[in-house]
Amino acid sequence: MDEQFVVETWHYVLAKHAKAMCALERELGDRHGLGPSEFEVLDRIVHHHRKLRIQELCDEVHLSQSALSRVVARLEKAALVSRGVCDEDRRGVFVCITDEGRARHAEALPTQRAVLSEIFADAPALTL
Amino acid sequence: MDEQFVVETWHYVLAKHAKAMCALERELGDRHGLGPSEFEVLDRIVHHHRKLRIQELCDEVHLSQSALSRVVARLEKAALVSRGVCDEDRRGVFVCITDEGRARHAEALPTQRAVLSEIFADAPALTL
DNA sequence: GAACAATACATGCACTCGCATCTAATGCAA
DNA sequence: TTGCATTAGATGCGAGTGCATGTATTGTTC
Repeated sequence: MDEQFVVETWHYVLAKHAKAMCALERELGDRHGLGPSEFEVLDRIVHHHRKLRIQELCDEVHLSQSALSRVVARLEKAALVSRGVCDEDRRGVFVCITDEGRARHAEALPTQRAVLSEIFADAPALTL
Repeated sequence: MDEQFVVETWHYVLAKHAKAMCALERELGDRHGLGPSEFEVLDRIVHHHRKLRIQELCDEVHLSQSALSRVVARLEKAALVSRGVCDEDRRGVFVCITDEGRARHAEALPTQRAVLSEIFADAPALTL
């Protein structure tokens, strides 16, 4: 494995991540009152079209379980999602997006896309 | 610009960043008592072979000025760098790496490389 | 069924971060 | 020189994060 290449890739990831996170924090925050984590969680829920267990969300967003728990708490306080106990396993918690949450997400999505398009405009064609 | 591609790239960056950061925090922390930011700053200084102004470092690491100021403070407390006033501009501060800092960096470098190689082993060939 | 490990989520805590602000030094204009 | 805007870096503060732990529920083993 070419070490030089690995380090370059890492620097690329670091730079894009920092730039995008910073811009998302600013744009999503100022225009829609959402942090990147809040948006990410809403986005994941919207794309599933169903109730999700907190644990399922944990696999998809890059947050610790505790951080996710607090993001959901903030979203609930803002009335963008609601939490409900899971009947099959009463330890579990379902997270449902509310109409207001769906609306907020729909409103924020173009902002996120705009920011990302801007930042990854010159992105090299990753062969994923 | 293909929106799908942009979003995929973003997800790729998010995933690699989270994985690498997490692993670096663990490995560098446990084995060498360094956080990712501390290592990054040492690494930048080593690669310049000279005194650096804090401001110059600020351009190279992805940290706010205040965060960098504190990282340097921590490194100084650990005796890995030393701060000295800049004679041409007495507002400025030079950061010098100490012998101990250089040694610690040399010791941590293989760990960092190993972590990155592991994580970017399957990295697509970015055409940077 | 009782005791105990395991799991799902919440929470206390320490830490790092960015923003706003502060202090000190510099530059520039009147 | 004096006065004021600017710049370098430090610091108070609030917010978000991960780790360790707490609480409640479930599964398992005897």
